[in-house]
Amino acid sequence: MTGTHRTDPEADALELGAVLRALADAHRRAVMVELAADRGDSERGCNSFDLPVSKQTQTHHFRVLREAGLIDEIDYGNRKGIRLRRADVEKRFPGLLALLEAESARQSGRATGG
Amino acid sequence: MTGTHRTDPEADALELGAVLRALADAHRRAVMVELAADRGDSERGCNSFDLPVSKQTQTHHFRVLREAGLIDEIDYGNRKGIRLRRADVEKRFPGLLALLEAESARQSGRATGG
DNA sequence: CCTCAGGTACGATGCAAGTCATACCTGAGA
DNA sequence: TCTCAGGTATGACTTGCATCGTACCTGAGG
Repeated sequence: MTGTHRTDPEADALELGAVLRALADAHRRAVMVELAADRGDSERGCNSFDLPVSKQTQTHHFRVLREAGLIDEIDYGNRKGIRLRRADVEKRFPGLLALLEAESARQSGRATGG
Repeated sequence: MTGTHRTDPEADALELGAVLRALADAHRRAVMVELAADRGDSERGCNSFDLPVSKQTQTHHFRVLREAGLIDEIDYGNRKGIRLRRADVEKRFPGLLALLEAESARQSGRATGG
């Protein structure tokens, strides 16, 4: 079973406004920071992010990220997979993922470096 | 008269969340796109952006941009000046202004290229 | 069939934020 | 002094959005 890949806007059709609105929320940004930091772009489970919100709210957040064009959602019927659209995002907004990746490093640095 | 430069957060203290929230609004983003596109970083007047909102709302938006650390506000008492904090923003979020500049080019392209 | 876990759809709620009206301040110029 | 234009402070209104409760769907396993 490969699952049904669900991708909303084409690579060129990504809108900066929608992307920035999506990234304005701390929970969604946390998801994107994790995804950007994983250079392997492995598929992630929805509950692998430990978001401190209900599953309905998680559905909402992942939907916003997908509609902004930042992630793919792979539907297995029972389960769901999340994958970063690294190539498309990098093509349309070069440097954006680097900013998120830098934020990941900064968070790690704070945790250990005081 | 040099005016009173008002700068809120230090360069290293800029928060990604505040910046993205500031850029999430279309009006504020329009201002930042214009500022990023002007490589001369000339000082701008507040009403040089033709924002379709009242002056009170403009005061609000410029305040948000300043508190996010994206611009300086120069107070002449009577008048006010706006200037992009290009060096600080570029240091803390390298590539961010390039994204906004690209958006400016894209808008121009749409206007002429159909 | 059933149960169970993960996910979605719809509706309601509460808070944050954009917007404007009123009133007031500031400096330039008559 | 007065007038005028630009800007700010406060309060009220309205919209947007994050959140959750209820109900329902889906596939796995008993």
